[in-house]
Amino acid sequence: MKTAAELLPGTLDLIVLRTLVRGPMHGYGIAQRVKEISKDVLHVGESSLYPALQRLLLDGYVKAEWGASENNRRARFYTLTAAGRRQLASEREEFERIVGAIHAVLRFA
Amino acid sequence: MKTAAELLPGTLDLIVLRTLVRGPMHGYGIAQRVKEISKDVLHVGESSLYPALQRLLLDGYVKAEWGASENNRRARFYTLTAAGRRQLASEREEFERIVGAIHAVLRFA
DNA sequence: GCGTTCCTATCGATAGACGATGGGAAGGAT
DNA sequence: ATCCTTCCCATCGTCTATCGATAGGAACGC
Repeated sequence: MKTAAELLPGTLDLIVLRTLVRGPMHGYGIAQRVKEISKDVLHVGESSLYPALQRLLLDGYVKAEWGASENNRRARFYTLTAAGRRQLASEREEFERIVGAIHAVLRFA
Repeated sequence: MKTAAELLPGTLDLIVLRTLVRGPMHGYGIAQRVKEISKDVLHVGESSLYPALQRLLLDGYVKAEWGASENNRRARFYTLTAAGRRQLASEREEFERIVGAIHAVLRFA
């Protein structure tokens, strides 16, 4: 089973960013949600996710604060920043551009 | 400018395989063709392409033989094998599966 | 002869994802 | 009380693939 970004690295940030549009979430929740929405096709492993979140923090695309989860566990909630939204739009566009180009090749090459 | 597989590694083999469906081509030609068909969005660098071709050779997905190019240069022509066609079908399917899942996330997440 | 296009190929550095691993707290079951 | 499962965070080392730089040679037009 290919895990999400094993086939398409570089899309992890995009996916994480997009997932946060609905509101703040903790890492574990992000992983669950992606798995659910993609109907088990995309698996965001924790060892891929946390480094990605660190990256996004460093780049200022998300901010984080500690709190309590729905299940009353200690959890770190990540929130999209304004810069994060811009980055999301940009990455999304780029993604479609590339995928479109690949589809063109798959059709006509 | 993001180059093709810089955003989407793992797709290089797929692209190369697909390009060879039309018939045998040499490496340089493959690079040109992809660039052309993708309207300059996908750049298959030579330092990415030749290793990829070596991989495909080793895996038996293509075979190669030396010959003369259209311009009368010494060139190595790569041809898709039966296994290569199967691999292409498989990779294509997988690609669509993943892209579909990502699109689902981009819509609903 | 000289530059340009064509064509092949390798090397070292880099980046990103993954599996394995470790830890800890909450809550229910026995 | 203790155990087990689920939840939640995080890092480390490995691995794989791409990339930029680099190298070289043959054909052709000028």
